[in-house]
Amino acid sequence: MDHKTVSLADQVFEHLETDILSGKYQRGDILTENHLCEILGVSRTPIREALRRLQQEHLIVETGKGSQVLGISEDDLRDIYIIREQLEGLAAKMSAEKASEEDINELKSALELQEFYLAKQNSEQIRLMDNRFHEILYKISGSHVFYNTLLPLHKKVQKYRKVSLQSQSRANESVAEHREILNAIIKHDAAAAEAFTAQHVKNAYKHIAGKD
Amino acid sequence: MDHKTVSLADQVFEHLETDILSGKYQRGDILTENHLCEILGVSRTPIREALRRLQQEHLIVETGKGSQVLGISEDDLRDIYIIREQLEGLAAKMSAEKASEEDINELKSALELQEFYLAKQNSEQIRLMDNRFHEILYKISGSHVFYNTLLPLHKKVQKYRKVSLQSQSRANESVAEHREILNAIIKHDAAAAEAFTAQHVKNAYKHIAGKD
DNA sequence: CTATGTTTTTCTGTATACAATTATACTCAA
DNA sequence: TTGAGTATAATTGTATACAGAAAAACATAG
Repeated sequence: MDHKTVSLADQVFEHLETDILSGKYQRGDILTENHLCEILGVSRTPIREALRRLQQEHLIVETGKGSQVLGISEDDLRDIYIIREQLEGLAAKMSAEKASEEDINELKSALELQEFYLAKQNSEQIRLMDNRFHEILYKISGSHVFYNTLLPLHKKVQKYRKVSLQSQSRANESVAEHREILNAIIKHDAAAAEAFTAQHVKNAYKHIAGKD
Repeated sequence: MDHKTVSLADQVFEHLETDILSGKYQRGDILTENHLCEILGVSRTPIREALRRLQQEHLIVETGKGSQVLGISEDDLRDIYIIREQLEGLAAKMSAEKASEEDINELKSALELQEFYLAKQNSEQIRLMDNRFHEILYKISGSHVFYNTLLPLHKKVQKYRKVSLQSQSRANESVAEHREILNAIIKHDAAAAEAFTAQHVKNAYKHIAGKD
């Protein structure tokens, strides 16, 4: 389908972003350009461009002698969930009002895959399909601003969600909550979509923070 | 004080960011690297690094044949204010809880300058001091996440605020609202700071959107 | 005049060279 | 051994060269 060649700079960005957000590179680690050149096998130009993007995402800071990894602290995690509690319900409300037949099918497909991998107990795939569900939700809202605000925040909690979704019971609940959200959107019930989504974000944080 | 030399890439980024957010470059405009090299008098390397950062801020998109300026539409404006209405009050609440003597002095200084320029009817300087007030507020909250979320959103409404603050009456109200917020923070009255700030953002949008 | 095929130009993506700065290692005297 | 001073390494910032792709300009046949 999508045979558009991706530039090395884009590949490097995604690679490093994933490694930082997964926790492979940890807070305080120093990434030097030459080191990245060696392990990734490309010249400094695409490396530097990727670093400028990571910098703008606040995943690294320039120290003048290497890029220092910031990563996501538990304080960051708490604040991200505070913000998502405020915004994600609104995005779902907007999505419920606007969702087309096709949008709903996309959500349905993501949810069915979650249920499939839930049955297989494949928590890694559950997480990826869970990501897709949220991303589609942001997209359907029709707002670039909501999309561009929520997507990076959601990406940044991956390391913690990974652990949380290894709990069979939480994975179960999470998928069930998605089902409720989807049903509300199918009915174009904006208020229900908002309420279910806000509650879903709250529940996710409760489990991640170990407070339930 | 701050004689730290700023790289060309940083200068180019700030230059282009300002030009896009001020409306000098408009939605749809195409920026080619060579053209930017000529008008800014630097090589492609720092230009490209600046473009990667603008891309990450969603101010431009790569078309494969030049960078297309996105700018901020009126729909974006509405969504930005919806989000700020949700978040900015929370940031103020956090700031009221945490503000040190020095923090408060910083806010006070920014506010006094607003009042000074208000008397001089210098709307451009009022706007800049207004920006500073909000930025300090985000900073005092102590949350990188709130800071990094709110600051870019606030930057993106400059073009519209510029017009709004040319209204003497709105400039007056705005500065008065800041005064209320500051007083609440001085008293460490978190609930009042939250309420005044949320109302301030609402009022700002009402005026910008011409709905009052 | 128009359509088509070809050449030329433009533009990006990447690698590399070089300068400037800063950290590191090393040498030698006390 | 320690300390100062110096040479050396490492690292970033910037400019530039070159390849490849895409668009634009052009020319030619009908």
